[in-house]
Amino acid sequence: MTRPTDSIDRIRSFNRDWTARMGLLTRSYLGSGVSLTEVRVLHELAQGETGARALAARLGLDEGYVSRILARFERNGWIARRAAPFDSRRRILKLTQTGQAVWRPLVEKSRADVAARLGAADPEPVARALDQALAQLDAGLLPVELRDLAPGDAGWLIQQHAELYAAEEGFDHTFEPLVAEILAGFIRDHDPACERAWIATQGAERLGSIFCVRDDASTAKLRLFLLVPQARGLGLGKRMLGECLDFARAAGYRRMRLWTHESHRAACALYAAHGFALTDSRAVHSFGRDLVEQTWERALWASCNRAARALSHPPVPP
Amino acid sequence: MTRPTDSIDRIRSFNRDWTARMGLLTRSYLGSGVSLTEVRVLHELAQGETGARALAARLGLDEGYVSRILARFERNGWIARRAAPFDSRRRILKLTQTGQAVWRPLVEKSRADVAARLGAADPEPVARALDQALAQLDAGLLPVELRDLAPGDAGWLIQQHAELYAAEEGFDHTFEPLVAEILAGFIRDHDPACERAWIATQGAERLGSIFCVRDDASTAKLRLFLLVPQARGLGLGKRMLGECLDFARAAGYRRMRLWTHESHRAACALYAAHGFALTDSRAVHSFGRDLVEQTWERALWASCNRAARALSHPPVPP
DNA sequence: GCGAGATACTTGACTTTGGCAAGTATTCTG
DNA sequence: CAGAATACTTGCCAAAGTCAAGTATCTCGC
Repeated sequence: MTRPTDSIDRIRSFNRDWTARMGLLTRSYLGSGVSLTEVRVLHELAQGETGARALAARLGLDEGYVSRILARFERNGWIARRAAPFDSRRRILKLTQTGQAVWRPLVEKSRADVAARLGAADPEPVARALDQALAQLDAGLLPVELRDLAPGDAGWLIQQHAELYAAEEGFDHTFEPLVAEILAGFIRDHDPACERAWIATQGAERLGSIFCVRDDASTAKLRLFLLVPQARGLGLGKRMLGECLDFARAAGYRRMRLWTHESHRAACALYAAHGFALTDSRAVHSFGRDLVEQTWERALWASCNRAARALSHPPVPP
Repeated sequence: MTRPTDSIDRIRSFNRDWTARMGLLTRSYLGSGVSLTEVRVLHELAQGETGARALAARLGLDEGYVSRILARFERNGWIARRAAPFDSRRRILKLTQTGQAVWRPLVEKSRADVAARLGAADPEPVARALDQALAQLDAGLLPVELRDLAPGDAGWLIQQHAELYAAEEGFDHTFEPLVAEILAGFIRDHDPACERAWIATQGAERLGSIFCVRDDASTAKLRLFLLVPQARGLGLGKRMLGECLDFARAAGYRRMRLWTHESHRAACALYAAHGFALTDSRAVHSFGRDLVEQTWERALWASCNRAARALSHPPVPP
């Protein structure tokens, strides 16, 4: 079966596929006489003491149904119910020794079942991918942060540049070593007083990068400005560029320069919106492609901060 | 809730969490009067024509139950059943126009529901992580391959070296640029006749690397030998080392040399098992750590291939 | 070419699951 | 302190699902 391309459909497809493979929709749980719902209730009980209402709400079950399940559990001696001292409507639920003795082998059975269903697959990468999925689910909530370079960032950046430019622009294998050397040189020799790199992250995920390096005493150079495709169009590029400009101003540069290629329409638009102007343009043959290399520049006088900000939305584009 | 560390437990935890978040355990599907099971049956029917038995088997449902569901669907005019021409026990099931008209809005409803449950999260990275999980589930079946360097490999390798050595050996930030320059130099200047690199892959996943480069006319040097932690202990290192030795022999080298650190116990054992002998050892301070750097060497005479192979399991370790 | 067994599906009888609504006892709130 | 809200229980019921036995057909070995 071919997998759909739309991400929502891929998630729906995953839901069908995964539940089937993991046997998540079977009624009787592992043939142990305990139903899936009862197992879920037991799991909640094993997490610690609760009330029936909270338990039902957490599992999305009917309170009446839960009440009956709990009555049965109590008859079996699996749980003890005692009135809450502070509120005698509530009854605090707790797994008894017997209950735990029922629960533990179920956990083991479940573990064995999952392991069996994984078959020959290594559980660790599967677990990592699933963790990643859950993390991504919450990632919308996580803040996007700009941080300094850490070990692994340079390698990630080199890989991203190589893969993105190969896919989007058809660059050949000569591009990757160039990026590698730029980064090696930066890490080894950069002057923290006037040169800096930022990695944009959301949780553990890296979203992009921007570098500010010294071109000459009064000129900063913007380099290695990259956003992964899924992080584009969210205003992150603007934020990174702003950060970089602020740093350059604070470091005492009088202007900022950057090189790019004509084909980077979105980036060029962003540069223009931030007050950069095209100062040079020449056709070259690099990385196995015919390209139009561009130089952009803008002034950085600290006193003009406000004016520069106003330029963010230039009234009349040239 | 803290997530467990064991990978099987993380998968079990994911199953609980995901089914709850996606509402996969609710009985009535999206409040549409169609049960989850009926939706699953409809999905199977929408995939194309089948028989009742195959359908029940695929969904893990009781045949009697499916029979009744299908009878109901036929009463509703959602499906048509006709006898199979080649086997009149079987009845071929097919969604009618009416059935499709029922199915399509359900798909839309499901898509909207999934989108709603994702909330603020970007569906694409979630979908990618889930795809990855399914791929990993089948990855055990995929062969491990050794291939030449491709764009992105160098960056990946630099990142892996930086992160692994930072985590396992406490190397500082000076290590990454060194690896980056080695790789940049290799890609730019290597002589394919006597130098080569391999990346071990399983599907789209990269598992490790090994490089054979020229030290002098008669000496090959082994470099950048790396296996990601989850690919260790599977005999892959041995296979890569064998490939590298074969290449070095074919390229006409008379001996192979390598540098490593004393702390790499597993790698050193592998080298010893492949006929390498320690020829030099000296204490150094590199990458922010006190290390014992080692040089290992072995002969490569082509005529001794067999003898060398026999050495793979040396009878008397020194 | 025929009978034993397998296959594809159906039917009857049943249990389990779980939702709804009305109940009781208690606590909170104005 | 009355009325609303909360925590839980109970009665009633329908839907969901299981099990076993049934019918019609096919397959395979002799």
